[in-house]
This record gives sequence, structure tokens and C-alpha cells, in this order.
Amino acid sequence: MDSYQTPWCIILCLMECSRRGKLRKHVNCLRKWFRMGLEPLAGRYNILIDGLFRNGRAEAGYTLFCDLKKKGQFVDAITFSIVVLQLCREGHLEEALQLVEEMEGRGYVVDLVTITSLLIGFHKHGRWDWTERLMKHIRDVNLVPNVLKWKAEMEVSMKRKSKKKDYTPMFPTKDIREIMNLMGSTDSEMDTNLGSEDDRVKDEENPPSDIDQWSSSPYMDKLANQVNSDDHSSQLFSLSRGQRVQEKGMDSFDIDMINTFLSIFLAKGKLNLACKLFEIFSDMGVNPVSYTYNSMMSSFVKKGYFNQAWGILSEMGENVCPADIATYNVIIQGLGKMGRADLASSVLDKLMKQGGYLDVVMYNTLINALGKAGRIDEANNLFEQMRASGINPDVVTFNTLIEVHSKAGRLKKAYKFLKMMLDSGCSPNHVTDTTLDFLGREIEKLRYQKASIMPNKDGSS
DNA sequence: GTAGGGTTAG
Repeated sequence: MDSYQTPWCIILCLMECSRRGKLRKHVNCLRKWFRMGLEPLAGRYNILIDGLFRNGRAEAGYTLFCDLKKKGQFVDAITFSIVVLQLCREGHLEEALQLVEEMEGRGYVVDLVTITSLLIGFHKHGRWDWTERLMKHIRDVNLVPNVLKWKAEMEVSMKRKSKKKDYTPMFPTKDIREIMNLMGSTDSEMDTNLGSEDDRVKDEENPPSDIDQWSSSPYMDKLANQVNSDDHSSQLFSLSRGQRVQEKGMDSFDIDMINTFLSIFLAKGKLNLACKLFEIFSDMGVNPVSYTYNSMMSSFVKKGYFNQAWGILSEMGENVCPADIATYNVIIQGLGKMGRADLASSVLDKLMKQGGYLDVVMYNTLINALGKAGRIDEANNLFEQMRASGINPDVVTFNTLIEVHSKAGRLKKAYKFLKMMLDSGCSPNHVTDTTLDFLGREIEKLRYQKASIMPNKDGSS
């Protein structure tokens, strides 16, 4: 279909990103299109297809893929990989395998990323036994067995660590002031905010002489020393040589691979396994990236293990990406849950000064933290600021606002947000249902109260 | 350009 070759598809994609408030994706997408010019090459369609999948337009993505495939010249191995991933996400494992077969048939290399997508899909949907079937399809006979071997060895290493009990503090405990120091905030405003609650300003103790004074991570040094003394696990599988290669084969068993497996543990709530994995690759000198830290932190914060979460933050040290919005989001979420939503604005200032920006997720987190802390007006102000800056509220925003106002007894306002949500074409979800149940009960309660007060006042029913 | 991270209830 010719329409796919017109700039309309580009505009559509950008509109999708924009509509959902994915400003960062939106901007990245724009940059990519510009960088690539306007030739109809596979790479550009890959971005478009991926964008459609990620923005709830799977059908459009599949249709586009099929049309392009018929034409032949606009698809490549990555296109297939993207579609295989989407099929896995949706649990269409049979179709995913068929597509892999077709890939091989057409001579495209099935690489590590594709394999990993499939294995995660199998794992999620309880079809681990399908790996056998997968192997039959892949021309590179060693790739799947190597992944499985890597996984098995990783699990053996983790068993060795099992003497430790769950959630042992891997990291030193930090207090709020230290957290703020980690964020590099030296503002006087911060000191005012912190007030007298935290007067014992602890300077970092001088590190023991056997630790490199210049190291950004004394904890890593400690681990490194441990590795030197005992431990044979570092020979089990080699990660340090992991380098990006054109077609991702065995050389790509790197931090990306670890992040992938880490996310499986975290998704299942197995924080202890995730910690062990973290320790193992730390032992081996593999450097975690923001992605890794953010996933771990988020899981800890969700469970209320704030010390561990802040410990990770301190572990990141200088490696904190100064404008990583996901990191900041976790911090604000954590502060909110610790009852220190009042510190959010200071953290935000820091983010903005470093060139960061707020997206829909960040606004939702902030509105939630402020609302739960009873700072309803501030939450409302943020909502206005959000809309003024061109970010459309989504279902999470509205759910949060409805809940916060309901619980604060501002039922009319809560109802107003419900109406606003429906008027803007935003579909409610299962969380909305639960929240509305609560709102409904509150409204009933109020009616009942009024009804029982009225007769006493004027004698009528 | 493809795996993997950040938000809402109960």
C-alpha cells in the first residue's frame, strides 16, 4: 500500500507517541527519522512498526509488516525480530516460532536478542519445554544451548550464595540527608527542608587504607577483594568480554543479558535471586548500568525496603545518570512512601537543572506522592502544569486524581475528574473500577449522613 | 533500528 510510503506514517507515529505523553520517545523518534532522511529503507519501517507495537497499535503493526514483507525489500532480520518479540509479548508463541522458521527460510540470522525474546516468552507463559522446538529451527546450533548453559551456570552460582538469608542488606544504610547528598544537592533550600530532623551530619568515614581512595565505589572494592581471596565462580561464565557485535551472538553475553534475566526475577518478586545475580556479576567486574540499578531500586521501593533502595543509589555513586528520569522517578516514589513528599520539589529542581524534563509517568508519580501526603492543592497545581506543558493526562493520572480526592473527602472534585477523563476519550481500566467503588461508597455515606441530619433539623423526611 | 528499567487500587 502506497500510503505507508508517504510521510503520513511518520506523522501518525509521532502523533501516537505524543498523544500518550511519551515525550522522550517522541523526540527520539523524530531525531531518528531526520537522521535517516526519507528513503524507504527497512530501518525506518522498523522504528515505525516497533512504535505501533509499543503504543497499543499491534494490529496496525502486523498489517504493515505483512504488507512490507510481500514487497520484500523493506524488511530485514531486525524487522522479524521486532515482530517475534511482539508475538511473544502477546503470548502467541506458536506464531512466533513459525516466524522464526520463516526467518531461517529466508536466510535471515536469528540472533541472541530474538532468542532471548523467545525464551522470556516461553518462561512467562510456562512453556519452557518449547526450547527444544526452538533449537530445531535455528541454524546456528550452538546459540540456544549456549544461552541455556549460561543460564544454568548462573543458577548454580546463585545457589552457592544461598546461605545468605533473603534481603540481607547488601549495601550500607543511608539516611535522608545522605540520600540528598547523593543527588548532589547542596541547595540551601534543601537544608531548610531537612530541618533539624537530621542533625547528625555524617561525613563519609575515611576509607580503610586497603581501599583505593580514588575509587568511586568502595563497595565494589570490597567485593573485588573478596573475589581475590576465595571464589571460583568467576571462571564459570565469562561476561567481561561481552561486546556489542553486528549480529548478536555469543559475544553479547553482557550486561544487557543480565538485565534481561534480572527482570525475570524481579517480575516474579524474587528479590533475593535478583540480589544474588547482582552480587555475582559485581564479583565478576561487570558494570551495571542505570537500567540495572533502576529495576532493582524500584523493586525494593515497592516492597518498602528503603535502606536497600538507597543503598543502591549510593552504589551508583558517580554513575548516577544526571538526567535519568526513571532514576528520579524511583527516588520520588520512595520519598513519597517514606512520608517525605515534601522533599520532592527539591529533587525535581535538581533534575531540571541537569537538563531533565518531566513526562507523564513522572507527573503521575508526583501527583500520587503529593496527593497521598494530603497536599491536594499542590497535586492539582501539578495537574494544571502538566496540561499546560502539553502532556496529556492518561488513565493513571485520572485514577490517581480520583482516588486522592475521594479519600480527601472532595467528592465533587473526584467526580469532576471522572467526567474529565471520559470527556477526553480516556478509557477507564480495572483500577478505575476499584477506585470508583470507593468513590461510590463515599457518596452513599454522604447522602446517608445528609438524610439523617435533615429530619432532625426541619422535622421532614 | 530489535531483549531489559520508572506511575495508579485491593
